[in-house]
Amino acid sequence: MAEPRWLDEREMRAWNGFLAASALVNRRLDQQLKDEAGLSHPQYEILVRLAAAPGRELRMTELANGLLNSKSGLTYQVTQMEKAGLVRRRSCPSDVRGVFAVLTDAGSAKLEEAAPGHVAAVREVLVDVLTPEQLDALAEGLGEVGRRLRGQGA
Amino acid sequence: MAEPRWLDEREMRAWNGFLAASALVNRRLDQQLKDEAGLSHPQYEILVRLAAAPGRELRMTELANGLLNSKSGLTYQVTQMEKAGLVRRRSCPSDVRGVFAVLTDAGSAKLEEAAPGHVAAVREVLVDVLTPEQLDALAEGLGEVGRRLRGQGA
DNA sequence: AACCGGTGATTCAAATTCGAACAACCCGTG
DNA sequence: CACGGGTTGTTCGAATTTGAATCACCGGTT
Repeated sequence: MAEPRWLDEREMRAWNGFLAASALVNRRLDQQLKDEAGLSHPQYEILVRLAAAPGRELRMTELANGLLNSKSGLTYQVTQMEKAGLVRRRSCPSDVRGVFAVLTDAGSAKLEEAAPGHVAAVREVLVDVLTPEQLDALAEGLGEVGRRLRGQGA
Repeated sequence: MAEPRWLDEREMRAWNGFLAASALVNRRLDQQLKDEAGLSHPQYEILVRLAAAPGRELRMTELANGLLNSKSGLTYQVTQMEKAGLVRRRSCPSDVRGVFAVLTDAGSAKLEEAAPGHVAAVREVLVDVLTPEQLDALAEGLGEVGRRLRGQGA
């Protein structure tokens, strides 16, 4: 542990690039969503996941595990979105503790309104900047990174 | 704008992978740094940049532009780190408004203490997970992504 | 020398985040 | 049926982030 393997030139460039791109892309998309649709990036993610879920509803824990923040963070965001009418809470019949977050029609409409601009922004800042080979490398490499972190963390 | 080019399978995988990895890696490293060295990730970044700067000092604005948060966010972090003795403020002789953030000996020592564990974590979650080809693709692809966002944003 | 647009850093309030603590509840076991 | 460990979602307080507003100042112009 006293003398670790430092990062060589190539590794350093990859790491710095990842770090910078991560911060810049996230900030840019946050801003784009807020300007065009009045949504934060976390909120947009919630809408996407609910829209893709069967019955357009998910348990709070599933939603939080998907990819977000902590459970308490989700509680906060869902409360905000409920005030805005984008989602609704429904208690689970088979488990009194359980709560479903349900996508409302307004939430669905908001998503359809926001999606085109968001996709265009994703293309502009990331997807259309990369070559097909780089896209594959990202998908495979970072896919594996994500899988490991999910596995360990759980 | 009505019907944009949606993401195809490959693009979607790359995008989702990037998004997930970005969130998971950042969270993991934040935690690792906090546990092992009592530093937040932004604070660690500040130490690194100051250590690499000539004279171990940088103007606040340069530091903020480097890659971080907003200027006000930097003011906050530098204040915290100053309380902890890791950095010191020095006013610029040629411009009364200007402020240098200077790395102290304690800050330098803290960085040397934290770096090995941090590098090991970076290897574990990202660098050692990727093949050399994937590392190159990351460096080139995301490097370009970062360059464009910096250029536009400025 | 007074003026003026622009710059550097801080302050402020508001929003968001997290982790720990909490209360209520599920279920398999004795 | 009562018990105890593990789950579920929320609440709470503390830390952090952001953008707008602010204050003080630089430098070139008149």
